Amino acid sequence: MKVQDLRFAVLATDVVLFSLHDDRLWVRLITTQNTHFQGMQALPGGLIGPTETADEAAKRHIEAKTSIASAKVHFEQLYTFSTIDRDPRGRVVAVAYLGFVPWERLSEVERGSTSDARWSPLKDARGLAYDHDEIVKVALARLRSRVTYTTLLQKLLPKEFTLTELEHAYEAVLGADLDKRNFRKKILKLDILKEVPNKKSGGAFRPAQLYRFATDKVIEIEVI
Amino acid sequence: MKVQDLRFAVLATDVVLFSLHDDRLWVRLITTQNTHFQGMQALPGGLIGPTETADEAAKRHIEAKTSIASAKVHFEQLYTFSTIDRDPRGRVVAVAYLGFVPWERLSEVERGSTSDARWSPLKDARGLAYDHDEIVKVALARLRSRVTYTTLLQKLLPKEFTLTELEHAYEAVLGADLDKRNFRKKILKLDILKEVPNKKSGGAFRPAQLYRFATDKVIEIEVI
DNA sequence: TTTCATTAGTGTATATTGTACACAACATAT
DNA sequence: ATATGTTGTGTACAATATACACTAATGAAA
Repeated sequence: MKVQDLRFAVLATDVVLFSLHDDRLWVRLITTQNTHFQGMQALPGGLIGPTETADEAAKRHIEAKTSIASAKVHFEQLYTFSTIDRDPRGRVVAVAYLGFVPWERLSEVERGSTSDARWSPLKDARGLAYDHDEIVKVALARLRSRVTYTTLLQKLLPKEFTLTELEHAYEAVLGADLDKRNFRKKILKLDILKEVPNKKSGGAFRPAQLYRFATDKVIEIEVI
Repeated sequence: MKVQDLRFAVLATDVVLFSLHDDRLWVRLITTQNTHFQGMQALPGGLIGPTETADEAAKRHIEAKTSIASAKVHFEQLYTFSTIDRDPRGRVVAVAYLGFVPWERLSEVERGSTSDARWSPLKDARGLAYDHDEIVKVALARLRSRVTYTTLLQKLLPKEFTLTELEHAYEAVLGADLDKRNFRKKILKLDILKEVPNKKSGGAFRPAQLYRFATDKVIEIEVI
């Protein structure tokens, strides 16, 4: 299909799929087939079909392009990019999405690389095709902002986690160090976590109490 | 033009244009020409052309449909609505925008009504055509949220204003009463306002000091 | 079985910020 | 000069934020 043929814009979606692992943020990148950006890395995405919503298209393309089950991913609409010449093939307007998936929920295959798709540390995700550098920049800004006043971070963490893991997650996303004792006082006082009976023993040291979020819903609450 | 003819979606924009007046929020509404919603009220908007961005289309339609100079309006992208059957004429995806204009900047004509457009108190803006009730709902939620952690409210106020006017603006948007002395202490400590030399005398009582925002830019800062 | 290494878990003192609350100052109109 | 109505201000108390260091628990190794 040639996008120039269309009367108005072609609608597409691009997804900035985040995961958290090894105290760093990672993004899922693909190798673009577009001849204008031969072999370059890009965000997964594709056209929005005539009978699907933007959300549905985002989910569909994540499955098709990155081999990651969309049911494991939490999606949020990010921004719609409509610069005229953002795609050299013609007018393409992209409804960009944020996606969040806990590394622990990924299978071995989903964690790995194929010739087409791979996880990349966010810091190395530069020089992307199209305007995808810009989209990633907006995505990170949104993530950082939302993490401070919502419980969005739960979508990057496994069901059960220790307070140290939670603290490290905030530190990785915000790029800042937090005080251990003050962090614990604050996060526990918010009453958004529940202690679970289990403990996590990771080696030759005191095992840590496990917690989970009281609700699956991302709620608005001043966190950090 | 028949939108059904298009291969994929037709792209449109809808604008929730807010103003603040008489201690209430107002929205600019038009009378829709769509036969499916004969004579109903709707948000101003229209198609995004092949050679304009969504932002440009939003500005263009505000001028064309509501007779308000778009240069006076501060625009922010709100959300992209892509439900399949949101428009009975066919598949139309709408990039919705927030617009903010200070009532004081409006001319007599812009404040008034025509057969096609009018200002409506936000509370009365219900029963709109299409999914516009939903869009207005999302718009108000976004406005309320952003007002607490940004200086967005400056875009609904005249250049110079008294602290009482600023307080009333917050009260109108948030739908809550604020303590006069605590509000003043807090807002002045943020260092986002500048005293101007003038005072505003409104009658047989002590005139009020005028202030303006230190910068035109909307910045992120915990306000209320 | 003792010691070592490593992470988990906790408290307190001080500074800062939030909250509740009432009256004098100022300009104008009469 | 006095009545009117809005502006502008301070203080005491409560709550929250910040800075900071040691003990507890486990498993591994000696």
